[in-house]
Parts: sequence; structure tokens; C-alpha cells
Amino acid sequence: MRLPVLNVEDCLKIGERLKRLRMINSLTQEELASRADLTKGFISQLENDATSPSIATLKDIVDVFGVSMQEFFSDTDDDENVVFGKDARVQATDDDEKIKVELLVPGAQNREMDPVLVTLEPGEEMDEQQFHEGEEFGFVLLGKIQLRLDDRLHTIKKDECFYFTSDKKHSVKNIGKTAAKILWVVTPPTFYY
Amino acid sequence: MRLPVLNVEDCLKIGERLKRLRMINSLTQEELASRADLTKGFISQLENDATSPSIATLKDIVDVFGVSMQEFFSDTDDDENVVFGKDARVQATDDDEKIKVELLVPGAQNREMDPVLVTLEPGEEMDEQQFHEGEEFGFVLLGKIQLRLDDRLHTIKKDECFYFTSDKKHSVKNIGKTAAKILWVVTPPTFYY
DNA sequence: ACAATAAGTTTAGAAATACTAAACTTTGCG
DNA sequence: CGCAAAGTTTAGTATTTCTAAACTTATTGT
Repeated sequence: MRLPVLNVEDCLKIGERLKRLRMINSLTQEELASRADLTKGFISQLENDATSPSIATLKDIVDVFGVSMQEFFSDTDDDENVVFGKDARVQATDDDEKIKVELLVPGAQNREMDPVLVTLEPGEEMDEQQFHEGEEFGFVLLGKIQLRLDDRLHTIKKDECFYFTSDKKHSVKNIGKTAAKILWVVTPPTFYY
Repeated sequence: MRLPVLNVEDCLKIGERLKRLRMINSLTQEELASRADLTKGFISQLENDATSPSIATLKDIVDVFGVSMQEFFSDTDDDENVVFGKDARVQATDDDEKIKVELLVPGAQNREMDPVLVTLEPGEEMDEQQFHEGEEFGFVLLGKIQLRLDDRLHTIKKDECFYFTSDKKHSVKNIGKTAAKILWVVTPPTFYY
């Protein structure tokens, strides 16, 4: 039996495909191993291209994911993602910016909502510069914030939320002593950061 | 490493797929072996499911055929029918109707064009009642017809053709003394008979 | 901050097999 | 029929697939 040649692994990317599928399905290596009747050590080796599975074993694994061999080797992303873990987040702001905005569902085409995670350090404020149509919903996961809608101020604490139409000028400021995190959902999707 | 389980071989049919591809490419086992840097004995074993290749080796083999791993594991019969004889025609009109319309390429899903054969007895007319988007092309195989587009009339004889956008009201009439036959192609496919 | 646990990685090696070389069998052709 | 081409089978070596378990890193709760 042949050693996997580096260029084959490169172009087939078996490890990468396996890891991606595992993340999409929110499984640990141990859970996947258990379902495919393998060991977690082997799953780790596969994901890191330290070894290659037999075709039969690969089939067992992709069966756990409910994916065909054809789909597994497909280079187009046909399967709409339903579950998005932390690693799927796309940061929409630079690391040097104090405000951190992360897209929770990247690739928002064909969707009605755009959920993002906003992180504000103490004292920082996020301004909305543009009006747009639609509605916004926010849930404060951490900290205490002040929401300004036109000329009115609202204090919102952890586990409280807000909902307003996007035709008002609005901004959010962290008025607490620790970082604030807001789960924010916009409909229809609009890119404004 | 796991033995190939029988049901895996059954559903993946690796040997069968390999043999079919080899036949399509008119290669002997020895030629294929030579091109993939393997032995003919091994090819024979693979085709008879006596053993299973590693993924890397499978990739080498399908590369010889110019096929991707995705295509290799595809369950759809990729070789689309290209030739449609008379026996493949599907009549879209009843026998008691004077106008005869036959689909030339049945199962038109996933196609950009819908070709039909229209037969008109002398003096008969085929009306288009509905507007729709798209384009239409026609070739007069037999006879002489009159094409009306909105308020304009066109006489088209055997071996002449027409092409227009479908946003016009249109109809066709046989103005000859013998039956007329028109090969008519509509894009995108629309069912209007 | 720290401890405990979850999650992932690495190591050593047993068992299995991927693949070979060559002998054997079948098929096709003149 | 004889011969060569094509395919199959056999025996075995080198390699790898996959394991169990130790180790490391990451995460969570107090």
C-alpha cells in the first residue's frame, strides 16, 4: 500500500473536509469516533493528515455525517450549513479596532436575517451612521449597555434585549465596567460595518 | 486497517466503476496499470473487488481517466443521452387534434431548450395565447407557413427558419397545400400546449 | 487563580492489507 | 490449432491502518 503522497493530500484535503464536517455537525472527535466505531486518536490523525483512512472507513465516517462519497469529494459547497460553531465566525472588524463585530452566519446570501456578535469594551460606543429599512433585535449576553434611539436613552442589562425598526438613528455604548457582548440580528441583511 | 465490508463494496461498487471507466477509455488492464504505475494483477483484483485501493492510489487511477473523485463516486448516470430517435418522441397533443406537437427531447428538466416538432395540416393554425419570457427558433422542414408576430406577417418556406423573442403575440398557420412540419425550439423551456 | 475535566494530539505497535512479481488461465485471432 | 494478448490467482513483503494509552492543550466552574 502506498504512502499518501503530499500532493494528493493537498488536492484532496481529506483531513480538512472531515474536520469541517465534524464542526458543522457539532461533534467532538470522541463522539464521531464512537459513532463510526473508531478511536478518537485516529480521527485526530485523519484530520491532521497524519494518516489516511481506507475507503471503507471513509465511507463509515461520511455515513455518520449523512453525506455521500460524491458530496464528500465535491469541490462546490452544495450543502447549506445549518449549524455554525465558533470557528465559523467571520470577524468583520480589524483586530486593532476596539469594537469587535463577528458574523455568526457567514455567506448571508439567500437569508432573511443577519446575526452578528458585537463586543464592546468599557466606555466604547458603536455608532450607526446610516439609516436603512428593516428591523433589529439585540440580546445583551454580557455587561450593561446604553442604547440611543434618536434622542432617547435606554439602559439595558445582561439578559435584557431590544427590538426596534432601523429607520431611527441609533447607537450603542458600553456603560459598564466589563466588556459587553450583544447578540444582534438584522433583517433584511445589511452590511454596515 | 479494516477489511472492506461486503455491503460497502456493494454500495460503492469501486471495481465496477473502475472497469467501466477502463472500457470507456479502451484500455487494457496492463495499459492502465502502466499509466497509474501499478501492476495489472492489482487492477484485476480491484475490478473484481478482491481488494480495495488506498485513497491515494484510487486518485492516481482516476487521474488516468481524467475523472475527479467526485465524479468517480457519482451515482447519477453522467452519460446523458445525446441521440433521440423517433421512438423517443412524446406526443403532446391528442390524436383527434388537428395540430400535432411532439417533444423531441423528453425529460427536459435541467435543459435550456425545449425542442418540439409541430405538424400542421393545410389551412390549420396554431395560436399562442400567452406571452412569456424567452426566445423561440423555428425551422421549416416541410411545406409553407405564415408566421404572425403581433401585427406582422411572414411567409416562410421549406428550409427557411425564424427566430424571435417570446414577448410578442405569435401564431403560425399552414398556407400550403401539403402538411407543414416545423422544428421548433423554445428557451427557456415552457409548456404551453 | 486554580483544579478538574473535556477535547485533542502523539506514540508505539499489532494486525491487516495494499500492492508486487510471477505463475496460471482464459480469450481472441490468424 | 498455436500463439499471444488479456485477465486471474497466488504467495508474500513492505507498508499502513487503526488501536490503546499516555500526553498536552483548552475550557469551565468555583
